[in-house]
This record gives sequence, C-alpha cells and structure tokens, in this order.
Amino acid sequence: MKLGEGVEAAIHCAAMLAGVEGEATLSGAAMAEAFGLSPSYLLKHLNMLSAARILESVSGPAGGYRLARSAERITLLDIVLAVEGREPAFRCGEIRQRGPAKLDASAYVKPCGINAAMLKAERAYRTALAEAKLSDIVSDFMSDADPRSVAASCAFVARHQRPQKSSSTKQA
Amino acid sequence: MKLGEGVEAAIHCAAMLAGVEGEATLSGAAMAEAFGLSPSYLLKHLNMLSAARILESVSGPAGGYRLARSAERITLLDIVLAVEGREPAFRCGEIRQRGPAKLDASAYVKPCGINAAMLKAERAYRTALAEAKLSDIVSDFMSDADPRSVAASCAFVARHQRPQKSSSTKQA
DNA sequence: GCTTACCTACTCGGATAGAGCGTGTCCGAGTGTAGTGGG
DNA sequence: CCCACTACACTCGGACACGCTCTATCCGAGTAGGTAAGC
Repeated sequence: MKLGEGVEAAIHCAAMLAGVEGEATLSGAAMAEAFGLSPSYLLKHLNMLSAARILESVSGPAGGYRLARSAERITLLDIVLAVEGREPAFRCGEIRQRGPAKLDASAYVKPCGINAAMLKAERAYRTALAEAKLSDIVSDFMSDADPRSVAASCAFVARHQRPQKSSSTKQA
Repeated sequence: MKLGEGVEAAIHCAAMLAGVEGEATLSGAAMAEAFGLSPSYLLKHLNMLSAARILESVSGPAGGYRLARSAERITLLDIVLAVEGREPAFRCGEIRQRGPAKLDASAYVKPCGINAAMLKAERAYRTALAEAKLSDIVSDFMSDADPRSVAASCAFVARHQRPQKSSSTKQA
C-alpha cells in the first residue's frame, strides 16, 4: 500500500497546467524547476499523462505540455490511474483453491468474499478520487492558500508559458 | 498503488483461524499447506499479525496461532495495516515549496490541498475496510459459498487444530 | 506403581540471499525559429 | 527588398544503470510432551 512519489509530481504539474491560458504550453523543464525535481524523470510521468490523453504535448522550440481537456473534466482518479496503472491494488490470487485438497472447479464459481470486500473498499477509494476535479483543486488553492503563494504561482506560469503573450511585459 | 500478496494470505489465515474453537491453535505449517504457500514465508506475515496483537502465538509442540480477540472485533483494516504498515499510501513531499523561488515558511502553514484530497480518499478506503469485520467475512462464506468448499474448510480446521478435541474421531 | 529427570521433536522468531519494480539518468528523433545568401 | 535554404537550438520520447522493497529461504531459541530410570 504505497503510491509512487511520481503521483504527487503529476498532480502538481496538472494543477499548474490548469493555470495556463488557451493554447499556451509549459515545458517540462520549467515545471521540474518549479518543484525542484529532476527534469528527465518528470518527463517520464508527464509522458504517461500524455499517453492517457490527459495532457497534450507539442514538440520543438516553444513546445511543452497543456491540458488535453478542461480542468472540469479531469479528476484525480484519472491522474492516479494514468501514473500508477489501472489494475486494482488488491489482486486475488485465488489461494483458497491452491491447496493440495482442492475441490472441483465448480465449487469456486462464487467469487471470493475476501476479494469482494477488498474491491468494495477500493471502489470507495476511487469514487472519492473521481469526485475530486482538478478545477476544484485549483479553485480551492486560489481561495484558501496564502495570497503570496498564489501570486508566486501565477507569476511563474505567466513567465514561463509559451508562446509568451505579446502584450505582457517581459520580465528578466 | 499495489498491495503485497502477503495481505491476501494474512486475511485468509485470519478467516481460517476464526473457525478454531476456544483455546485451540493452528500451526503456520498447516495453513501454508492449506493455501499452497511457502511455510517459512507465511510465518513472516503471521508474525506481523502477532506483533500487531491480532493473533496470539504459542510455541512448542501443539503450538500455533489463534485469534487474540473475537472475530467480531477484528476488521480487515486491522489486518491490512498490520501487514502493509500504518503510514498512508500518499505521502506529501511538499514539493510545492521545494522550488528555487520558495517563499517564507509562513506562506505554507495552510495544508496542501492536493494532500488533503488524497488523504480524504484514503480515509474513505480505510473506513470501508474498517466496516468489514472478520466475522462478517466468515459468516458470508458459510452462507454464500459452495457447501463443498465450506465443508472442506471446516474439516481441515477440525483435523489440524490442536490440541485435538479428544472426543472427535481421529482421521488419517 | 508413582515420581522425576532427561531427551526428543515440534513450534515460532529473526537473520540472511535473490528478484522485481520504482527511481534516476542519459542520449537520440523531431520541429519551429533565426540567420544568411541569392534573386 | 523579398524569398528560400540551411543550420541551430530547444523540445519531447524512449533506452539504459542503480537502489530499494518485496519475496523467498534457512537456521537458531524455546517449550511441551513423551520416555525411561529410580524410588
């Protein structure tokens, strides 16, 4: 019962990408710098999000990542499943029928009750994750977090998103 | 997001131990045989359950394991936490404040919204697991499973539990 | 025949190797941009 | 002065080592029971 630490990075990046405007992108290197992570390794997780159709990637100069759809339609479950894989955490190995005195296969048509209970709990987990939309994460951050932190994040996005808005003032 | 397969073995063993009567015990070797597992490795997990005060172990001949309290008071959550560890699956590394432009610590007193959402989902998971009592697992198995499977399990327990009830007929 | 001491066999418990997966890093393919030469 | 070509710099994408956790195993410590000898 342990999630890879790439999940945290993926969610933070997705939340940051929710702040870019329109067709603009944010490069993986910029996000890695923002969170103090290894750029090469972050790319690995961002690539998984691209493969899951959560992010879009554009190559070349002024390239980077953007959300593939609105933050309203992206849930934490989407991100977690993309990074950690879709199979359930508890996999029933059917050890009940692996003993030396196993019965006929017809005695095991009913599903294992233990498996059912574990899967039910995991369904509750996924349901809670599916109810957490990325847009909620962002709006909660905007309203609840420290104003300095919000301002810093918005400034970072505005400075690194590309193509730069021509109207905005260029900062060093 | 992956649970070790020891969890499955631990739950099955606990369910089987719920079938022994009174002070009787079941040896780890017997349970390993019942499920086709390596005895030495199963001991490792059973030992964790003992350390968590879920099982009691008695040494020596006619020794083995028994439940430390009634199956009514043991939940799947107890077993999962004992085997997999008590720390949550999602550990917030606070990467939001690890970038090069981190603000004063006072800007991060509010908890991370992403961490809160993930922990909320995990609370739902644990709640569902805490509602699944071991006694429910056993009674559901007794009523729903194939009668042959139930009979085989009961026979196995009766044959291997020790000290043997003197009144029961000895089987080869 | 009863008691007692010893010995054996069986159990759990912790310490010890091996495999699989997540972590971290590197280099190559692709693309848009900027500069330069020619018309 | 305008256009086309070339070279470059920057991006993502996949292939390659390393470390750690989970898996699997072995051997030692401890204990209860059975056995045999002594009273």
